[in-house]
Amino acid sequence: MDPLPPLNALRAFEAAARHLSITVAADELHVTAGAVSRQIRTLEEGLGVQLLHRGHRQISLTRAGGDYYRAVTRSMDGIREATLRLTKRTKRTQLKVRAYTTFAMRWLIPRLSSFHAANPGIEVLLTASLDPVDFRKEDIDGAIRLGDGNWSDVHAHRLVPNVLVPVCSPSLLSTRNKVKKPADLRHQTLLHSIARPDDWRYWLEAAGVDRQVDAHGGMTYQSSAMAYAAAAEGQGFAIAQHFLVAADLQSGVLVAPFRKTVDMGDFTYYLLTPAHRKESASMATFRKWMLEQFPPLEPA
DNA sequence: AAGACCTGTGGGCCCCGTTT
DNA sequence: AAACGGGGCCCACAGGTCTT
Repeated sequence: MDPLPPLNALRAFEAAARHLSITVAADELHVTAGAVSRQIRTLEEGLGVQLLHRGHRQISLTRAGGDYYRAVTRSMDGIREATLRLTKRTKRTQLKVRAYTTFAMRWLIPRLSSFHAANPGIEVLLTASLDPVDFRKEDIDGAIRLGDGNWSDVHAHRLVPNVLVPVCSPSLLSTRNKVKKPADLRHQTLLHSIARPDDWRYWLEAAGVDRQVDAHGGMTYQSSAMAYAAAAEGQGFAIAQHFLVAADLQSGVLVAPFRKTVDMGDFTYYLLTPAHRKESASMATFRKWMLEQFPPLEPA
């Protein structure tokens, strides 16, 4: 059988060639840059062929290195696929995540397919509940919770700005139903969620009409998702979190009749993970994916 | 322009598994 | 048990790039 080169060195070369960086490759492989550099040098000496041009602060592939890289990549992809097929059958890891019904329905579930496609070895078991999470007593790996960021015994990763905006069906803004300014809401039905009983009050105060409009009148639903659905049906005005209705605003199912919004600042959604136990690799993957979905806002 | 920073290299050393 | 060798880390260094 033909000789195989040292596979660790091959792995180092493949990563370095893919990133065109020794440092990034070393980071990916969890070794130092010196180790990667040395492995590639060893590989080159073994093969008797120069694979990389070493420039300052950068590397590039030689012609032979490029050819070798393409061939090696094909083989490594084959190994990756075979490994994935094997681990999918025998070693799927399960991640238990708790979220709120509305967050799950309107944001997480539509995006989970992209997570599963990228991470077929990780199965997300999603539950919805309003209850606070106790990682010491419950078998839960992560939870999406509302709060001000100050929890004890957990790592809290801030996810998204919590911006309140009133929404309704476009049909409610017909000419006979004169709703032009926030004070006009006093003649309208406000839709509430049990989970977020004060959102209307926050917004009405910010709009300066909390004396004219009863912040607690109207109809109450068990979840915000139900209130949004009722709003889409033309039953009244719901107070929404902007990122949860962005798609409906885009498609025109819902409209935002007023320009006034309220940013709740630190009181927003966080991904909580237990601080008392080491984070699993699958949870780290899920956490990174979640945070990637909410890129930090550009400074204004 | 100067200093800070970044990135790659290579020597010295250590750890650990294998061989003698 | 000692010698050997592979692999990795630490550290100093070189030199280009970025920032002030």
